[in-house]
Amino acid sequence: MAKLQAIRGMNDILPGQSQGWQFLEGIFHSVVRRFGYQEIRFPVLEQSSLFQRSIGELTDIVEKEMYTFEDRNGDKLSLRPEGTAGCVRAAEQHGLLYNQQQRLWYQGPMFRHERPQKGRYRQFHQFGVEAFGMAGPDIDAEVIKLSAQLWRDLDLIHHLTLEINNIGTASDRKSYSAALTGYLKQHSRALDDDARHRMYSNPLRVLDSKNAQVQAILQEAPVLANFVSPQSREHYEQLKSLLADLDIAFVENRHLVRGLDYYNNCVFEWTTLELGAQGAVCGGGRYDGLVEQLGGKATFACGFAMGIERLVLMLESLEKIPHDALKSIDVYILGADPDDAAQSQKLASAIRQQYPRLGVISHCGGGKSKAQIKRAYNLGATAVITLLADSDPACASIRRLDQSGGAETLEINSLVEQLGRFL
RNA sequence: GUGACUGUAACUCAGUUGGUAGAGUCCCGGACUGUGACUCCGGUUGUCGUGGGUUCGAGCCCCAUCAGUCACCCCA
Repeated sequence: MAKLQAIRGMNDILPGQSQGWQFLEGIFHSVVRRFGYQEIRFPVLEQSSLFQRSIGELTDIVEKEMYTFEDRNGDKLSLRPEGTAGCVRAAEQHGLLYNQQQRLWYQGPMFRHERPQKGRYRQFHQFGVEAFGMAGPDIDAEVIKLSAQLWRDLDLIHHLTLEINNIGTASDRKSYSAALTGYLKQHSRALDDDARHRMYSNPLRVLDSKNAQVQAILQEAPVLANFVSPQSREHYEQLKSLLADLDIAFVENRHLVRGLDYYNNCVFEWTTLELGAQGAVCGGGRYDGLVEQLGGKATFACGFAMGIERLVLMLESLEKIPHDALKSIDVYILGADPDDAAQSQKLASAIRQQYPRLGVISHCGGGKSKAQIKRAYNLGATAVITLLADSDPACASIRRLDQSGGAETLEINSLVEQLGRFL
């Protein structure tokens, strides 16, 4: 039988890495809690049409990156490539959006069939936040502030830059697109194939071309900001002033566009220089048209999603995962004599009962005490306990694994009582 | 989807012009140390990613395939 291996671009997260994930998840949970957001969970699999209608038929995600297949009933299904569509579907289906405000968050795996690369995988994970029923710009600012709070708590704030832009309403973009296509047509001989193709299918995406020649031509191109309606512009100006009031630094990027069609007005992206080519760590914005587009009542909405793998990568390379998070246990009970097994397990139980936050391992299997102590040390234990055979009443010695202090022998009951002294 | 590079013990790697594999770490045992971390001695570990081909003979050459890395592209 051939060696079993994971599907390309789908990673196993092993002990040693999972601590970083848990640290990140813990902070995320704490932040959404402090902002009053509630968790929503929805399926990994949806009707393909949900994503086609929300993300957009002509986007790369839908055109060539979705995992799509027919199930046994012949229904066309897709693994979710992002969270917003499913979140809106679930919220709408259960009436959460009808004349209501909602602050929701989710977390989980997403799937995109791309060529794997650093910070880019076929199964990847996102945290996301979606706020419904609020016209903004105060809610826009809140959502951005929530993300900024995360960076602060993770100590990543100095490694991230907030970029914002106003992409106007769908109809603003429509008239702008027409103007842009008209301009690009005049210069089509100087464009690359990619841009020539896109100037018709999705002209806005030509804006973030990395081709220097294309960028040069864009210098003289019509500017989206000039096509944006006064209301959008007003909204955007208010958001900028709110961000300033909240001490959130940002840069305006006139070429920032989103790869998903449902966004409108204010969009933003947090980027880093730490991850090579995959600099975007978190992206989001408003999508006031999406709920209606999916068959609901027109509903204001905004949110963001962030890539967990990318954040974990940053935390690892910048060594931001606290030492405590890497410890897996606190106390290791050495097992010298097989006859002590029951007593060792009982002692472990007593400690776990009385100190619910401590991790305790009672040694199983043979091995020299020297090797056991080494194992305890490598697991991050603070103290080791040795049961003393033939003592009456039952006694054990305990000592810290760092160099402070020697072993101390105590009766077992008082050892449990006084354990705190040694940790 | 395109390109470049890579794939040898659990880990990091070496392997010279093709002649059926080595080092360090880890692990195990022992010495020393007032029970891990330093030092010394000894020991285990591999279908050399997979499948074909060339050859008397391939880890080293050729083809295919799978996977990884980085970049393009795209995005989180």
